[in-house]
Amino acid sequence: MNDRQTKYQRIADDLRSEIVGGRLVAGDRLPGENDIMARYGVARMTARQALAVLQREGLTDTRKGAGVFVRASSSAPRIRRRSGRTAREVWGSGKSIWGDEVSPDSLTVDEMSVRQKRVEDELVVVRSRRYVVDGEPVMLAASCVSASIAAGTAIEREDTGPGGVFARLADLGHAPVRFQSDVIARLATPEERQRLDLPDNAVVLCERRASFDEDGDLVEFSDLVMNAARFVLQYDYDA
Amino acid sequence: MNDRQTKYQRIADDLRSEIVGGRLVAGDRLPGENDIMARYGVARMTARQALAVLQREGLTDTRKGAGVFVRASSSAPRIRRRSGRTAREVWGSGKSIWGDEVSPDSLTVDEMSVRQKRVEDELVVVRSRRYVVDGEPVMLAASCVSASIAAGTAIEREDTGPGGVFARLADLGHAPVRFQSDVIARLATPEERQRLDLPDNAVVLCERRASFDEDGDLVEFSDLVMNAARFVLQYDYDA
DNA sequence: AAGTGGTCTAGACCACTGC
DNA sequence: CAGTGGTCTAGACCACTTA
Repeated sequence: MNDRQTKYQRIADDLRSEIVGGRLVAGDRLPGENDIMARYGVARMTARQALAVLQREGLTDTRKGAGVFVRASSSAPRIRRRSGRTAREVWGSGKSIWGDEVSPDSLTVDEMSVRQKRVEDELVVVRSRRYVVDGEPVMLAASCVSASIAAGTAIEREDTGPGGVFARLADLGHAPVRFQSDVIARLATPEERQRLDLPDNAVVLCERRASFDEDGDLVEFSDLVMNAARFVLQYDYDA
Repeated sequence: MNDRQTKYQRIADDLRSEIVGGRLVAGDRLPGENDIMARYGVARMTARQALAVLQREGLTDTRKGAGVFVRASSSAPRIRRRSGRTAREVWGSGKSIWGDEVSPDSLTVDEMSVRQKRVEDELVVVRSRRYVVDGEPVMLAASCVSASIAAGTAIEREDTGPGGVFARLADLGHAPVRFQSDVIARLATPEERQRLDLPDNAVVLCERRASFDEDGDLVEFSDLVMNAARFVLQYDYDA
């Protein structure tokens, strides 16, 4: 009985197999601390340790006073976000830059704000958005365009029309033709976890993209924070 | 005394400020469970909870039977890995594709193996490497070239000469000119944590890069796993 | 051999949730 | 209101590391 494995690991394994085996599905309630104490004949702290294992693995959600529940399974397909050669056809044709496995229609803007802000002595229009897929928030985006370009144009409106900001920049003679993306990844901050509804150990992909027009001038600048579990970033580029 | 904060949070805050304040530096020993129990007059489990907070934040390393130690500060600068327009100058001139803030010399290969492997009815040469910076492992890489191209060339040798595999492919008339990179991020697996010496909640950046020559044929394929704390990926591309 | 962290017990009080 | 998870205590035994 008292083999290599610890008690809490064995209990955690039991519960995990209930989840991955599909006997418990998203939203279902798991046995709580008291249940585990009774079923396995262990002390409270041991039951808590078992539940902590699943919590760290991102499998469960615990709500104080309510119980422990199975988290929404993140087996959803990743959203392929294309940059480079393949991308222009998309926004050039009036479609959104997003979407592939996930259709453009299902990736929508949930919250949106447009404001002006002074950044290093330059006035910029900042468009902040939250994107959702099937009601699940997946990305926070902030897009900045110099007010000297954007002032009084559709870029300052919440709805920028077909093709989005890039198409409007093209209309204004500032079509983006060259890009530089910097990508890092890290654990989500508490604020990001809250806004993207992420578990404790969630990972985010952060992309900082600068867009340049034909003259080599910076015309747009984006800051993206994505739920790493839901994205694959694809870049096409030349030597 | 017994305000909003919990005891373990207050203790964790104390210890954290010792670390971020620089009074404890990488490798130093923290007060252990027994020390904390005595100093703060708390029970063992409370001391453990405080230490667990720092552990989750990646600030400490606990070694069973030895103690709790400050982790090597990850304030080391990120390695900027460039892809796209800026990259060709680098490998074209005989330098490595890597390096920026970190000089190319300090990013070196630590472990290396070359072997042939059959992948979907095609024989490929697989070059597996581990890269280190200042003795710290930062990346695992596997590079594949079809044996029909690489057989009998320097690509099968451990030392491929100046410019590396890309320069040798160019010598053979298969200079890579177009690339497609897929990037995801996730928590490191236990094996990756071991090979890259990473803490529990460590994040890795995974890049899958396909390289095509002038004729549009796939000539090389790379699988990279990077310590996300040490890298920023930079892509230059056109619309 | 002494000290360390890892596991475990059997209690307790609290704040919060749901009915 | 009863039940839940969050915090906390005061013990215990173990495996492991270090000297």
